[in-house]
Amino acid sequence: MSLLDEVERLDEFRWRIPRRVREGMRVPGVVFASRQLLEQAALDGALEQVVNVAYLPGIVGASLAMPDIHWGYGFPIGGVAAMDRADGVVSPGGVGYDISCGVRLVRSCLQQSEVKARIHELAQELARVIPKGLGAKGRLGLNRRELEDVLRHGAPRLIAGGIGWEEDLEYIEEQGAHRGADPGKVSERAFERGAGQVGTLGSGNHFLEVQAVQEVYDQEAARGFGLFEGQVVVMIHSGSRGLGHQVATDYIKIMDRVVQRKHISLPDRQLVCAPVESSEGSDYLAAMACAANFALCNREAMTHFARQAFSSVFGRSPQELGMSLLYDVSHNLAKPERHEVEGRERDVVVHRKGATRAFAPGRPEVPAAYRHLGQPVLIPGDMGRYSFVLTGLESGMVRSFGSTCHGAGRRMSRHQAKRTVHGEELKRRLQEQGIVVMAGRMQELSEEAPEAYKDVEEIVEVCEGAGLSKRVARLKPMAVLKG
DNA sequence: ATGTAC
Repeated sequence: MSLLDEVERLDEFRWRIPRRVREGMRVPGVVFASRQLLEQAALDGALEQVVNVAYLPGIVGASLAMPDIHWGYGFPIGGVAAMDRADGVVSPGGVGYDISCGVRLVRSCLQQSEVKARIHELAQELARVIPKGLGAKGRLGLNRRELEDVLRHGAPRLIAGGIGWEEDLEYIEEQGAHRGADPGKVSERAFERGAGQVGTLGSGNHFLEVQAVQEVYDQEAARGFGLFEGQVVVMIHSGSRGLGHQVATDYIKIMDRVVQRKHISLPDRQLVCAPVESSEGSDYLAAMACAANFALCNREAMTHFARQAFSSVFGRSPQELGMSLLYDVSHNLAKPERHEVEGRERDVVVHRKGATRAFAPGRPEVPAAYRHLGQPVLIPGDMGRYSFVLTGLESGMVRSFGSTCHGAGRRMSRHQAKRTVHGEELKRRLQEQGIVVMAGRMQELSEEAPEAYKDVEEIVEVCEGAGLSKRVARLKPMAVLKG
């Protein structure tokens, strides 16, 4: 019998995989999805991965999956799992290779019509100052000592050196600095790969877009977030580049040995983990925090260059252009948090892999200016359609440890997209729709074609229906920078 | 996602 046949429908957008389907599950699985999205998740093996995660020591509540779930390394992408801090494990596969990949949104006071007239020039200038693509080198040229400082102290250190604004910090998750970051736990190889990559976009689904606010769903929240229809904003989606990738690689190897030594039984070797309280577990969290700080600095540095690009094109200072940071949030992290589980407060490590923190109104982690509205959630879509700004909800705190989706999710493999979509033709097609594309390689562009992705609005609607997050605004691309 | 294997 297929796993899909054993899934129980809780309501229109929530499905449970009961513990009894596989011996050894410590908690049930819960998937937030429409029936159609659930069936897609079953096809690529991601549902099996939800089940596998439920075996992990110390997992509490349920092994969760968001509507954009798909197959990933060990854990599904779109998975959320909370492990007890005292007797649970931390797993690098539950974070993913791109540690602290995330999204930020920068406002402007410019109108769509003003920017449209200069969009080619703006896109060219952005592409000139922001390196993109695999192996791209940045313009900052941090030395070993400076990189170490950045890993330990995060965005405040970069800002102290004149890159970024002091006021940005309030609007970055963890105020721009992840606690417990220890560069001593990061390998020399990771240092080597990360050196020179601060301020670079990367490749794949990473992008920088100039967007316009196309539709507002919640006027009060949009006003509170400083958004209005027709406004031009900048969205940056990027991660920790080679440094985070190396940290993940290093600790997967280290934990593979831990699992063997401690005889931890796992349904999939890719779920390698170590007790949160063990030296390997805490070392990983300390190195992960460094990679997360790197990712925050990377996005902060690109924001700095984007502000300069706007300034040189529009002949006004970034301050005059109102280029303040709305928010920066990651969708690949494991974080120590306190949550109510089955009526009891528990200290847990919440693994979010392709899932975004979406805290409810009133939570102290939400910036004071937004606290009555809930945490801003930034959901990137595909380059031809739209992206979303959402806000966290109280119901999501209990149902998903304050988490929601992270994006559209593929409907075509890279290979399939490459075969069916012609890069140059796609670029022309987008250009006709008023979207300027600056792409490093045409092959990459076809892999990222809009038709290769699901409609992100469908994903976001499920999250709203499941009570995890609520729509605030929809953003339409005007110019796209792609690796 | 990623100096797409050491």
